[in-house]
Amino acid sequence: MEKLNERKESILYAIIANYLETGEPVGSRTISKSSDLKLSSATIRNEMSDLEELGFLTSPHTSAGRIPTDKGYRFYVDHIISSKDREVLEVKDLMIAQNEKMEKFFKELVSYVAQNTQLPTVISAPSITKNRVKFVQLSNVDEDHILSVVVMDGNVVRNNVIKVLNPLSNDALLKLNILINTHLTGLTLQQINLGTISKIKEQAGEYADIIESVLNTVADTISDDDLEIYTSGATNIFKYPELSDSQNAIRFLTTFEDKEDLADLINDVQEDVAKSGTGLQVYIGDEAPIQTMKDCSLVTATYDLGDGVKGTIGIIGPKRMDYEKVMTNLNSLKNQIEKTLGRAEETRKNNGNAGDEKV
Amino acid sequence: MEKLNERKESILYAIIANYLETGEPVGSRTISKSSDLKLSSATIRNEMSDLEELGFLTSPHTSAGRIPTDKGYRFYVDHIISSKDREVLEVKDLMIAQNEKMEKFFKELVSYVAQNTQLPTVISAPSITKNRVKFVQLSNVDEDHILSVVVMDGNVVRNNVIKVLNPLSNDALLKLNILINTHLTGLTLQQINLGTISKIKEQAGEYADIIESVLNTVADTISDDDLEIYTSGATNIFKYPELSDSQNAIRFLTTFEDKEDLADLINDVQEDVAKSGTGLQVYIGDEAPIQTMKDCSLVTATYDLGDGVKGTIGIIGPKRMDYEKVMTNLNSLKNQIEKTLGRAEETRKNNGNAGDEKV
DNA sequence: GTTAGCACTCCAAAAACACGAGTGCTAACA
DNA sequence: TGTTAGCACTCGTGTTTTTGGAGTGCTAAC
Repeated sequence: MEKLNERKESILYAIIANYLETGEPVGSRTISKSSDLKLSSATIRNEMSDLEELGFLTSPHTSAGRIPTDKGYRFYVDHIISSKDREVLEVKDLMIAQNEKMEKFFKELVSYVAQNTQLPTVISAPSITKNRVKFVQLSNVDEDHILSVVVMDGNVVRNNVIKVLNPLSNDALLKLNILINTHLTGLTLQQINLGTISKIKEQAGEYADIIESVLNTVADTISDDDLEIYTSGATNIFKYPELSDSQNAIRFLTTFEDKEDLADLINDVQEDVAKSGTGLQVYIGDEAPIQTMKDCSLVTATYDLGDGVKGTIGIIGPKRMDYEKVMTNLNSLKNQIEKTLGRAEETRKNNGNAGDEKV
Repeated sequence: MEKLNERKESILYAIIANYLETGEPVGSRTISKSSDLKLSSATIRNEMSDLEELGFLTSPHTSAGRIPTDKGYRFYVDHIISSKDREVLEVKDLMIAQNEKMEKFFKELVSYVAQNTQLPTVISAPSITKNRVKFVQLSNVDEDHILSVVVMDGNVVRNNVIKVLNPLSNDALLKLNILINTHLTGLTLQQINLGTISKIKEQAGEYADIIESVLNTVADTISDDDLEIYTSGATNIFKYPELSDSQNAIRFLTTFEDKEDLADLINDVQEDVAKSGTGLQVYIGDEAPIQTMKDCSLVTATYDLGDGVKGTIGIIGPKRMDYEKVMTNLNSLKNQIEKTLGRAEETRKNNGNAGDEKV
């Protein structure tokens, strides 16, 4: 990145800061008066002209002030001093609800964050793909249905009703239960491969086909790995005129309504996180891995509970959002979640009180 | 309601039909030319004047055409001849997925309907409050957690992890299982009253407290009776300029995002259905039991699978929506759902293949 | 009872206008 | 050489004016 002398930096900073507040193109005179550098508007004008040439600023039309380009925003974001004494969201009230359902927790969390930031917010619940099977339980529902309940590490529970052609005796069921548990317990989803499966089937003898469908269902049920997506505050975009024209609003809201698109987005983000190693990501305009958001910025925090169990909180807003506030808050949430849920992870095997989960 | 002579009816009908199509105030000349009654614009004007006096029409301003009042719409809706040979939505493709999860089914259904009607759509999954308990299964997760799985009629499954203070022996667990099942099987939620509970607790002896928490959790889990709400197509309101001004759009979208509001709405609708006895309801403007929709109409179909298991499909649109199409389609969907899911209900005990459910 | 004709109303879109914020440039100044 | 004052010019915004047309209500004739 180009080097800017100190004065240019200050001016650029001042311009962007002002623009973030007002959303209006900012003129030389404003900066001359507001900033603490004692410079006339003419001087500022010259510098602005330079900054425009360098690609940090642009003007919507000849006789308007300047607004930041994406490059300008990037400069700004990269220079944010990480959270001094900004007030920070506290989720401890929410965390009390920890032994309630995850689902409920995330619903509350997402609306809490959206409420506080006044921005559209999306959260993905921790994905469990690398989680281990704790135990599987099959039971008879009626003569042609059996119920399979799979409990994963973290007490995530999934269940499914399977149709069978012939009734199973309780005895047979017991045997199948033992068989399945012997082989699956402690394995992650990835580790349950064809080898394992055929071994189990072999030992199941006449019940091989049942095993087959049980295992399929188990895999199906668990690896139903569209991320669980929670959203809130979509309509907050209307607070920003620059995103409110109906064209934009429709595109945005449509994307926000489509959980699959969002899941893709989160997946992409999580890949980036894996590469970059930092949990906090800022995407400005085109940087975001989704076209419909080229006029927005996306700030994400990916929390990691270990064992590949992770989720992401994302906040979407106009490019001129209050990055500092959003970033510090997301960072704090990330830490809090990691601490609280993570601790639960740690202690679960001893005295844990981890929540329950939806199927 | 006032009697209108035949000519007035035809004219009113023609005016409304035209307005539904165009969304523009309709003038006397248009009707004079388009309708098959051979009348001059002057005559039509006189009749229109009468209709305005009678409260069926109104004009936005002196020199504009006429638009229907709510009373006009009501006249129109009440006179719709029920579905001649309109094409009708077929959900059979969707129904194939019947052995998949309900949740998935409704997600697909709601987006399918929204897609086809190009209108915001809301669906409530069948509520299960009057459903019977089929069986309950407790199992040990680890030394201080037990898992309770409750299967309801219709193979609706709910599960929850309960924390216990002292580990339970498998033996004790078995006894509890038998005890609970003996007393609860076949009961609806309403039937599980204090009497039943204290009887069970008495018999549970030293495990009374566990029973207590199990029962609580069971009740909690099941009667978590915020209706399950699915929505889709919210952004379709932007297709109608009269609803697209940002004021309106924000209010509407906010309501549509808030599942609780929608649940209330559906509850109100279901009460109306109970009173009126008909599954199909049309609310025009203020008639809808929700303020934020006073500029919209709401068409609902409530399907009833018997035993108090019912759900509602609702479509929200501008007052000038294509009522005929929407009503016939909703009616058809209602019938299809009742037939398919209802049949499953019937036959479940024999050869059913009903789906599974989320917690 | 129906229709042709006409004057009148009123909105919507287009055109005309004024305003002002902001720029770039030049020339003077330290 | 860097800074500043001054000025002409640009261009978007908001306001007012103008115009056109669609539609009505009324009257008078059929």
